This record gives sequence, C-alpha cells and structure tokens, in this order.
Amino acid sequence: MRFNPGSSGQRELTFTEAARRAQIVTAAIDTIAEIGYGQASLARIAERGGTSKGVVTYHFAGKDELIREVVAEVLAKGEAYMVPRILAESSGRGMLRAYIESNLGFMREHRNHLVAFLEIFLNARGEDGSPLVDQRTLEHPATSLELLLAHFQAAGDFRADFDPQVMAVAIRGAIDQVPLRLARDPDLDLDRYARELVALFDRATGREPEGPRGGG
Amino acid sequence: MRFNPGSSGQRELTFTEAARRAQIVTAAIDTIAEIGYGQASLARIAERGGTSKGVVTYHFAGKDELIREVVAEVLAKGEAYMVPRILAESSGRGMLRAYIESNLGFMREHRNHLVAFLEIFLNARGEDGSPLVDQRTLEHPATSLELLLAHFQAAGDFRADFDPQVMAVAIRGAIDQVPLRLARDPDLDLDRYARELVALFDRATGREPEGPRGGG
Amino acid sequence: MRFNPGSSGQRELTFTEAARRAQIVTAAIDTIAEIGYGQASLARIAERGGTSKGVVTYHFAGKDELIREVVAEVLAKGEAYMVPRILAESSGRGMLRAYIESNLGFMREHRNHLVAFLEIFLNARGEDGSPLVDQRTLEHPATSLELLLAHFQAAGDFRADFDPQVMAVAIRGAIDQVPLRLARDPDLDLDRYARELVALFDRATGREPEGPRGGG
Amino acid sequence: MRFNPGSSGQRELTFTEAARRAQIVTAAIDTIAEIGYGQASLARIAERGGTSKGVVTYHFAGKDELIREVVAEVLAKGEAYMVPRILAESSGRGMLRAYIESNLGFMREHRNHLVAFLEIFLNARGEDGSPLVDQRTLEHPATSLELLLAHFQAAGDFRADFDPQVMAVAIRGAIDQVPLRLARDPDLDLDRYARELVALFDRATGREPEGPRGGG
DNA sequence: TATGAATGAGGGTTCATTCAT
DNA sequence: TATGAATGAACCCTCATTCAT
Repeated sequence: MRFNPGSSGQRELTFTEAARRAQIVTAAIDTIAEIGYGQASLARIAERGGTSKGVVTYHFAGKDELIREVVAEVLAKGEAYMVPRILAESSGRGMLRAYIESNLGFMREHRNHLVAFLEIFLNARGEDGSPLVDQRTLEHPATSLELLLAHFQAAGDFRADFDPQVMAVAIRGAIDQVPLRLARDPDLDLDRYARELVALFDRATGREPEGPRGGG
Repeated sequence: MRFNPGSSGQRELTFTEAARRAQIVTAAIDTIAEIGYGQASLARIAERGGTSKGVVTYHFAGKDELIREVVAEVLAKGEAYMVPRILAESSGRGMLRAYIESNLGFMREHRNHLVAFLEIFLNARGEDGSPLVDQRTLEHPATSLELLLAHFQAAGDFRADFDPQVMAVAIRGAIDQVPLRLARDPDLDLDRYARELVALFDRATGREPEGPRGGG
Repeated sequence: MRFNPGSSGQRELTFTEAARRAQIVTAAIDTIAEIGYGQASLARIAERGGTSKGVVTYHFAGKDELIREVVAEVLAKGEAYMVPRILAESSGRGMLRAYIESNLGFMREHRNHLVAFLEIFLNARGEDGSPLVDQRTLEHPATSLELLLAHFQAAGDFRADFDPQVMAVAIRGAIDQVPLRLARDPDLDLDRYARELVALFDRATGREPEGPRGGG
Repeated sequence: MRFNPGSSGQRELTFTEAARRAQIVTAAIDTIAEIGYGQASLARIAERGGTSKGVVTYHFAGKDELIREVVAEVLAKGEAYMVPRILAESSGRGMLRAYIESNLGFMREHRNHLVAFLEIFLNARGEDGSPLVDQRTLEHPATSLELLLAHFQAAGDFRADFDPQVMAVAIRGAIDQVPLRLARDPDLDLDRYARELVALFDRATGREPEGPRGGG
C-alpha cells in the first residue's frame, strides 16, 4: 500500500520506485509538451510511458501529485542550470545577459520541460478554480529577476528611470514567448533570439549618455 | 434541420438568430475568462447565457464553431479598437506607442475578451492535438507588428541594429503577460504599465547618439 | 442541460422526465433491496431499469440525489400508508396497535421499499463518513413514536413506570428486524408476527392490576 | 507460497503468524467500526494495523477470509462473555435478565466488536449477492434465545401465550438497535437502557394474575 | 425555431488481487 | 516469511454530440 510518497518526502523511495516515478514523470512531461495539458490524461501519459493507468495511480496518489512532481522536476532542473550561471555574474549587465541566455539555453536543452511547465502553469487549476501552480513558484529567491534588477539599479549599474517590476515582467514575457513559438515553429533560431534579446534589454536598461533624440 | 450557419457565411442570418448567437458568444467569453477554457463546458456556457445546452448546439455546429466565433469576435473588436489608433500615427515612435497603448487600452476596456482569447489561444486544440487557433490569426495584416517595425526601421525611424521579428516577439510577450498578471492581481496599474513599456521599447528601438557606455 | 431537478424542486418536471425519474427510482429500490446498497452501482440500477448509466446521470445530478429521491419516495409512501391509520386511533392501546400493524402492513405491501430504505439508512454515508440519512428522518413529526408514547402515558392510558424513549427504541427494533428476517426467510408470517408484537407491547405498556408475581 | 492457513484449520499456525493475524483482525474490527464496512478497504485496514496491504493478503487468502475471521473473533469473545452469565441462571426471568444485561454489558466493553459485527452482518455479501454471514451464525447453540424462551415457557416460568420466535426476534431487535444508536449518540446511557429493557420484557413474558384491564 | 432526452466515450480514482522477489 | 510492484475491473461523473419532437 502506498502512503505519502510525494515530494513532501515522508518515506524513503526504493530504487525501483524512484526509477518508475522518474519514468512516469518524463512521460508526463513529453505528453503534456506535445498535446497540451488539457489533453494529457493519465491514460495517455501511461501509454507513452509504456505502462498502464493503474501503474501511474499506484505510484502517485493522484493526478495532482504527478503534476506537482513534474513542476518540481522542471524547477529543480531549471535552477540547477540557471542559478549558477546567473550568480556567477557580478555586474548588472552581466547578470541580465546571463539571465536571458541561461533561460534560453535551458530551453534549447530541455524544450519539453519548459513547454510542459508553461502548459501546467497556464492551465492547471485546482477544484476551486485557483491555479495549481503559484506565481511565486516561478521565482527562485536568489534570482528573482525583479529583485536583481532593483539591486543593480540601486547600485548604479542600470539607469534609474525604469520600474524594475515592469521591466522584469517584460523580460519574462519575451522569454516565455519562446516555448510557444517553438511549439509552432521548430526552426526558431534560439541563439540569434538570445543575442537580440540581450541587446534589446541592454539598451532598455543601459545608463548611457542621453543626447537629444531626433525622429518621432 | 441544420444548415451550417457558421461564420463561413453560407447563409444570411436572421436578426433573431444573430442576436442569439451573439448572446451565446458573450456568455462563452465571460465563462472562459472566469473559469478557464478547460472548465468551460457547453453546459456552463449555456447556463451563464440563461439558456440550455440544446440552444447552443442548435445555433452552432459544435463546440469548435462556437470557439471559432469567440475568436472572430474578439479579433474583430480588437481590430476595430486598435487598428485606427495605430494607423493614425505616421512616425515609428508614434506607431510603437500607439501599438502598446491601444493594446493595453483594449485590455482595460475588454478584459474578459482578452483573457478568453488567450485561454483559447493557449489551450484549444483539435482532435489531433494541433492548435485550434493559428499563430497568424493574431496578426492583422495591416498592423502586423513585425512588418511595421521593419517598415519604420527601413525608413530610418528606428535604429538599424535590431531584428524586427525578435523585437516584435518581445513586445507581444510583454503585452501578453498582462492578462495573466491581471488574472492573479486585479490591482495591476495598467496606465503605469503602459507608460513604462512605451519608454522601455522606445529606448530599445531608439536611434540615439551612442556615446561610450560605462558599467558592466 | 440539467439544473437542479432534485426534490428541492427548483424546477417543473415534464411528464416524461417525471416518468423516467420514477422508473429509475423504482429500479434503484428493487436493486438495492435485492443485492444491497453496497453492490447497487448506477450501472446495475440502470440495467434493471432497462436503460443505460448515462440516462441515470442525466436525470439525477449524481448518485446522492438518486438515493435521496429513493428515501423521499419511501418515506412519502410510508407516511401516506401509516400516518392516517395511526392518527385514526384515540386511545394509547389503539395507537400502539395501529403503529405496529400499519408498519408491518406497509412492509407486506411494499417489501422492497422497506428493505431498500433500511439498506440506505444503515449503509449510505457521505464523503466524510457521516450517515447520509439522518436519524430524525425516520420520525414523522405527527407520529413520532416516542412522543406518542409519552403523550398517552401522561394521559394515563399507559402505565407510568416505563421510559418512552427506550420503549420506542425497542418497538422500532422489533419492527426493523422484519425486513432483515424477510430477506432471509420469505415465508415469514407477517400477520402472526404483527399479532404477537401487538400483544407483547400491549402487555409491556399496559396499566393492569399488578398482583404478586411468582417465579424468579 | 500460500497454503491456506484459514480458520478452517488445515494447518497449525506458528506463534508469529497467529499474532500477526490477530493484529490484523483487530485493525479490521476498529476500522470497520469507525468508518463502516463499505469504506473499510484492505489498504485502510492495513494502515491502521501499521503494516502494508501485502501483509494482509499474505496472511489471509482474501478479504472474505479476513472478514470471516473477524466474525469468528467477535462471536468467540461474545460467547465467552455472555454464555456463562446466561447459563448461570436457572429461572426464566433470571435467564432473560442475564441475556439482556450480558449483551449490553458486552457492548459497553467491546463496542467496536459489536459495531463491526453488525456492519458485516448487514452489508457483507459474496459475489452472488448472498449474505456472507448466515443468520444462524448469530445463534449460539447453547443459548439460542428462541430455544431458551421455549424451554422456560414449557417449564411454566413464562406465560404460555406468546410465540417464542417472535419474542426472540423482538428482544434481539431491541438489543441490536443499541450499536446503531450508539454510533450516532455516544452519550446513550447503557445502564438505564438495560434496566428498562429487562423490565419491559419481564412484563411481556411474565406469568401474572390477569385482571380485567381498562383503557382503550 | 427550439429543446428535452438520450447516449457513449473518456475522465480520475479506488480497490482486491496476483506476482516476482 | 514478507512485501513492493503491478494489474485490470469497476466505480461515479462530466461532457460533446445526436435525435425526436
């Protein structure tokens, strides 16, 4: 009998069980990424994982727990990839570049992870209609984009006249477009995209000599 | 007997029929905006519209047609609101400002339309898993952001060293974040957000005297 | 679409719908009476009713509503049968006799109703484990056995030295044994049983000249 | 490998095995008493017993065997408690009093046993719908209430004009109401209940001087 | 033009049971 | 002796769709 083998971790996982859970989580990620959260039933996930629905509900208390595990898996992988790259930078420009590049780099290497996460984030809801994944889940405490921007802005690395919250939203918006575009256009050039994005937000945050500007 | 009175328009709609359809479409928009696409069944839409499920399936060939009509309705309203405002501008900076402001202005006045559209755009899929709403549906031919950017860039209104496609994606990304944030934080200040966004992308696209830059 | 066609009665029932509901309720009663509440799934009930599971869930919001309707039906039939017979009596002895005889009479004529009701009363529970049918549901206000006993006891029709509550429980216990015995022994002679029971409780409640008693 | 170590007793049980079985039986009794037979799955029983479902299905051939063991356990405990008390009496009145009092006394001391037994008796059925616990299982040969009543009636201890079978059913009905009431009202005063019940059936069976009786 | 009625597929979940180790 | 793993049937329920009126 299964008790509470969730990420809350009341119990040790046997090797076999951990492997099976990982296998199912992977199947869930791929399924959701391909056909969307709404169409990803336990049966279809199981099918892709090469097992049956019963196996899934044996290893997970329910669909919610599976989804939560998917989220945890993606966040863990994402943080392991991005956080060190971001924290390695000491300047505002460097941090911003690292943030954008590591995000897109992660997407390139784990496209399905990202797409699945976004699907869940945008669609999954509890019985009461509230989102199953909280907004704050997105923000790693050490690399909350808004806080980083505000920090380096105060330090003088960035110009003073932008709102860090809005800037953060805009940057995330530009990044989060990628999986959606990617889903529809697999040929999207991520390297070029990253380069352009870095330049874009570098200009938008840059503390440059502002002469009079023509045009308009 | 049914004779396919869809938006493809094989047939004139009687006044009564058009009114009924509009009523149902409105109910669908509000329902989807409130509880999400996945939870918006025909029954719930009908309930909100004050009718029964039978009425819905009489006036629409199926759920797909209803959804498509919702999309058409939102796009039509959106274009009626935004296109004139954008085309009224003759300069690149003015166009960009008008694009952002009219988008956010439309969101403020028709929040449910926008949220419902995004829900559909992100979630609705045909039986084969392909998106029900095509990417290109978003782009009005006369105001395709990418084309506009390229046009004014060529005209010298914008700096020459950014990729119009990426810039367009970034702008749309920043704008499309709004309904999502709005859904979770109804107190979001749209005016401030618009102002900041305009300034942000004005700097990012601006053709300014580029002196040496410090930092980073 | 169905809204709230429960016994709460928000809505008129069409003739067809009322007929179908009655048919399903009857099927439910017979099914529960025969194989027990725990085994009476919607599928089996539908099968006996000559329809499919879908029809059942179309006419009833869920299993709970169906069960509640069964209870209401049995109680209504039971009251229509028993209450007049009981209230027709003016003396305590007469009332008691009428109570027992009308209960057993109803059982004889609507055996399945009684058995199904008992099954539900004893077994049906909500999600939280609480009984689905309240204890008090059993007691018709006008013919609550305990209150009747107390009334006629105070009036001097009964001896003074018994507790009406315990006496009521004992009488109900004796009566409620019948459906269970009946389920296992269809040849049970209800007339004899009624006669004996009336005599038994007549002696137990009787206000007779109490001489010294032997034995012990 | 399994070799059918059921109560049918093909084989000696090791001490460890007997202990495990007893532990599981106890868990089953408590679980059934608390949440009802229908909700008492092997998983929940195992959980309460502090083991896993596998242990249960190893020690018992199936759920049926476990349930049968529960019944045997309760009956054994019940008989050990009640039979000596009943047989210790030599008169009809004494026997009747002892029967009622020992039944209620057993309930007071082993409430869960009684409730679980009743749950099983009323609900448990085989695959064909037939009761899993036979009616006659209830009746201990040496203290079958009906036979005892008949015996003492023939001996003149009781009045001659009641039917022992009906009287027995009524007494059992009054007694079996208790666990049900107890489940819904834990404050039920068992001592008072016993006293009243003894008096009630003493009058009902008593061989008293019968004068003319007034009233209705 | 409108709708009540019916249907069947598929959803997630629970469960007793079987099997390999 | 014990148990983790797996399985498949059955459960209730939701839903889009079809049909007769």
